[in-house]
Amino acid sequence: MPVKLKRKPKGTYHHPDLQVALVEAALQTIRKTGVDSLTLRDVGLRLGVSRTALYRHFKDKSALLARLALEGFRVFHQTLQSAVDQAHTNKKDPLEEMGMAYVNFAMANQSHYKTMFSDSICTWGDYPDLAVEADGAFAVLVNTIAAEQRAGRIIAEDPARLAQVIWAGVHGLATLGMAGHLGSHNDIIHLARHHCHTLFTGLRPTPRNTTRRAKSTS
Amino acid sequence: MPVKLKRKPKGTYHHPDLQVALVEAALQTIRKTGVDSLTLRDVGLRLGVSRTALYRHFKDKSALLARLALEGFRVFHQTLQSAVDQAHTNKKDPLEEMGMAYVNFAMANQSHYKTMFSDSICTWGDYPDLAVEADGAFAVLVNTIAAEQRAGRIIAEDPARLAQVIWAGVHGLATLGMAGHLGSHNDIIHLARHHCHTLFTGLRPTPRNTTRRAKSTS
DNA sequence: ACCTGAACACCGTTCAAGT
DNA sequence: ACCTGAACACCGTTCAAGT
Repeated sequence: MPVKLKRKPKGTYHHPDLQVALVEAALQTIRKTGVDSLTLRDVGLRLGVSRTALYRHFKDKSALLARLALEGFRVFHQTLQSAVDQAHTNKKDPLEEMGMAYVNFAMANQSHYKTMFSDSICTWGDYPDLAVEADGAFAVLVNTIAAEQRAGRIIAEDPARLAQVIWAGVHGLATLGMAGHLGSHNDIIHLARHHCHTLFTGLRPTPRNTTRRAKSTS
Repeated sequence: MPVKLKRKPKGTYHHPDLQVALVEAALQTIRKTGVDSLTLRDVGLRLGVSRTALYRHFKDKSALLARLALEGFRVFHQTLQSAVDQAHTNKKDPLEEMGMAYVNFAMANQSHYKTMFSDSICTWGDYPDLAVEADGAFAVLVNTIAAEQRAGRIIAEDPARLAQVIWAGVHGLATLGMAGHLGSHNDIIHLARHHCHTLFTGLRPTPRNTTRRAKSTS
């Protein structure tokens, strides 16, 4: 008389590919209850599998989180690129559209975005493919800046450096917005537009930009 | 009238003022090993006190963290204000100096800054005095913006809104910098200067700024 | 009123053992 | 090769009991 088993068809593995199933289950969990409440026991239970089965596919919990982050950067990459493309066909400012896409992605995928920048995996050096994927997303920003420079719409400085300047802005909007410090979702959207607009105004090539120093004039 | 209050036999297991001692010990711990590794057992052990003694003075661990955050906002407030004051006496741009002070504070007190914006206490509404203290620090930025507007050096828009725009930038620089994504400490400083400079250039009143406005909120 | 120590319900991780 | 179940060393928190 066997006790009632959960789900174990054919006496074989519950999932053909447990690795991707674990990632899928973890994604659902963090989307529903947040990253901080993600437990290995929970993802195991959700798949009808032991809570230690995960260790056959991932070194530890951090490795699982790094994998989630990697997947996040992949779709993030796509999202940013398609925003640039659409801006091009719609005759809109590519950088501004990308900035808005950035903030919108973070707000729509808060747990995933937090995972991508989580402290527990922030040393991207420990996860080489994660670093590669993150660099790929960052490259969209750098390339767009370079293109805008060629078109003469952005001041000619190191594109990677300008990319970091812009990145800081949208990342700040995203994190403060997620923390609820910038008001409603609608407030955040308008604020992001405002921030991007201000930043890109300051980056437009004009003699005044190059003459101004730290101390104020007038 | 010397000495008041004498109700505890000195030299026993009773601590003179355990409440502040707990805060002090917790601060040392997070500064040394980071917020995530802060355990109530550890702070108790450090004071030679039971690990549950804390519950006589704080509702739970979140309340302790909120208290740490509150203290953080207090000195943060002071830091920002004195940066503005020094800029005034030294004829420098107050907003830019404040922005630099912001990023420098975060980099020099990483664990404390992270605690101040920790997800576990991000709903400042649960801790009213924390919200008050945070608003106090934010007010320094708003007031400085208003002063700059009166001097005609900043575009005339809602100061609170402009403050959020600037806040997002420096917060993004701080968090990305702490995560190690912006290079060395020196790189971050220069990047922050760059970001602030760009932002404030975009905020200077000039007809050009109004030609490309984002749709206004109403 | 303040603090303790045991107890409880969690957690990530390891490991010998099963299939 | 893949997975299990017990075990281990941690957590935060509660509670009856001590002073």
